[in-house]
Amino acid sequence: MNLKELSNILDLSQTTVSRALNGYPEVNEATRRRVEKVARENNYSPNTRAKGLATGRSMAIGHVIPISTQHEIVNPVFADFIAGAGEVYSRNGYDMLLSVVSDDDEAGAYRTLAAKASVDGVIVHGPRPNDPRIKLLQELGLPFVVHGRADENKADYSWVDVNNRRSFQRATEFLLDLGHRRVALINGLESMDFANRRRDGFETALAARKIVLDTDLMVSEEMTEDFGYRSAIKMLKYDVPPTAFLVSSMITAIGVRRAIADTGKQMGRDVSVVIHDDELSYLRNGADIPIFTAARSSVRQAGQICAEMLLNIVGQPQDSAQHILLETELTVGESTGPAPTST
Amino acid sequence: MNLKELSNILDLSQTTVSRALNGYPEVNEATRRRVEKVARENNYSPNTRAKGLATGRSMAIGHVIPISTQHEIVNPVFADFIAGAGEVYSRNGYDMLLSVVSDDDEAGAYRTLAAKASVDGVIVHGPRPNDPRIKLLQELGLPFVVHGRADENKADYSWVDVNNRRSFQRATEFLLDLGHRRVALINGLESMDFANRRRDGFETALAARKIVLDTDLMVSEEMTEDFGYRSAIKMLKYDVPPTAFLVSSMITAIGVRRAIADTGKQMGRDVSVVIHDDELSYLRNGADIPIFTAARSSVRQAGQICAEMLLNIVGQPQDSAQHILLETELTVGESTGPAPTST
DNA sequence: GTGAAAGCGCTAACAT
DNA sequence: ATGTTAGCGCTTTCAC
Repeated sequence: MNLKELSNILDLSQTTVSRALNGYPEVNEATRRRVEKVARENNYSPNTRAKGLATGRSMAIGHVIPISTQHEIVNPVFADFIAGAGEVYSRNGYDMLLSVVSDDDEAGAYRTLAAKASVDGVIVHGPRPNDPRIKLLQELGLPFVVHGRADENKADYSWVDVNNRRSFQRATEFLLDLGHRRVALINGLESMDFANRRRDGFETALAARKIVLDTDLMVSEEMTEDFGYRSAIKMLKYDVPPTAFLVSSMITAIGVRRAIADTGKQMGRDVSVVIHDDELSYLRNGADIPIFTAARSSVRQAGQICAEMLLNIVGQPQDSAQHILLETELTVGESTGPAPTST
Repeated sequence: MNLKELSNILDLSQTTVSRALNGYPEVNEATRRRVEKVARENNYSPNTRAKGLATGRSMAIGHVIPISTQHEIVNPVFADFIAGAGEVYSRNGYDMLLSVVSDDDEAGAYRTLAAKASVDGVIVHGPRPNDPRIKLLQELGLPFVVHGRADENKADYSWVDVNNRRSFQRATEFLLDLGHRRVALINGLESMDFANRRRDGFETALAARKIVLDTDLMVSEEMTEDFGYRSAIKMLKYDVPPTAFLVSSMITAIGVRRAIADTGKQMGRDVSVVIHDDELSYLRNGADIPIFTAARSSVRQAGQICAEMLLNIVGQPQDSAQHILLETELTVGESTGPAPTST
């Protein structure tokens, strides 16, 4: 069913039908109701491409998903982020276009997206300082919102980020409050902005308690499960091993959990610290080794916020950039009681 | 840069330029080379929507991702599947359209996709017996490939599936070979086709060894982490607890691992049984409790195969359905040695 | 081998 | 309040 057929049935011009369906004020209310009714009965939806061609807008938002050329990893954070964003898109009649590309060709993907005019805007994930993608998108004139943050001081574009620094500071403080003195940080690649901020929060918390930083307890790499396993195994063999772990990703944390189990230690019940793009979940059991592990809950919210922001920009182009900093919630469950055995 | 501008630069008609770029045989080779060169220099890509409108094809494939209304779960399997499929799409110049909808409105999503003609085909995930979506898509005339299988005997459509039954049968045999006699099955919802097949394989393996089925060691629910945790905790408290777990999903397995750790048991090194849409990874340490846990590796391959199959169908509509059954690989790592303590 | 013109399904000026 | 017409950027007859 297309517009022509529909307007024939209705014995009206395509124009009137189109206007009625798109809520133009000049059409007679009775006519509009009649049009809407018949359209519904005939299950009419305007052809996306025709509409897009006529309006110059695609009603689609692009997400470029880089696949690491080195690991077989797809960041599972994407799944939840996309779920959140996707919800917002559908609600607003937008489509979501996913471009899966090898991570050495992200730029090409954006260029293509712009040249083929297949999307009205894009979301940029995991920005690095002076990220070339941002410059490229500005040149291409493709509207975008950044999920994460870099160059915040001079950012002439919109971003949404969580307060990573505060999150990790508070998580660390929480562990210190429980009596831990040797807390390990298993962090992401420090070329990523968020990993830097997290380390900063960690160090700040330790410094405030006058605890000397032990660099043997700090590692930073691409966040694979294996990385978590290797790092934790190594640290647990120290003469004075860590009594708690702060881990930057859920996947990596699984590795840490395995390491703890393998070395015959125990893990236990959960306590959560929710941050936007990870949920830290604190595991302890009796007096054994707790770890903060990243999970997948509130990423979704970040997806929603990014999407709303972008649709807003795409809808009525803004001249000023907006920045949203999501604060974290520290949700502490029941098993916060006893202090660790070792100190 | 659009066709008109490009053809002006070249001092050719739009027709010739279009033909040159689309590989029509009648254009002069010299002309073609010149056109291609200038097009490249000017970074020309045909406008997706205009091309689609003219050809009647959208060069896009849709994936409908249902978000559970009950749990906050996004099946992480999607992430990997989509990575695999996405790769194939890009390679063939197709876009991937994601529709995130609440799981009580999948039908609506397909209807809309068809009515708006926004995609050339779709992939259907997790079919149930007599799945209404399949009938709907056939009515709508929207080409599709099913990932998973139901109604296989009378399936007049194409599907790609793994041999779930065999996988679980072999995984069970593997555990039995190690000396286990009480193996627990933590399975997915049995309204899902694959969960049925998995249970079947499990039961077959036990029956072959004349081991009496203990229904207290078999549970089946939506595959959340919490479900794994609760089930395992409960079973580990039995007078004669299971000595091994066979778990149907990676997420659920995380819960099982936690439960094992919480009850003071040990887990250990990995051994893998690879099945297409999960990777079973067998954990054991010394003589302690092994679990088979689903991970995320070869789902990607399934995504690729589904995508290739669909593009094939979309490219030159077939009249006969194809069925692909992926066999599993049993990859057993190093720590297969000792038998368990308890029997 | 190349070009002119029609048309894909829709929206948006421009009438009336 | 409704209709006529042009045009979005491309492909595809049909002529030459």
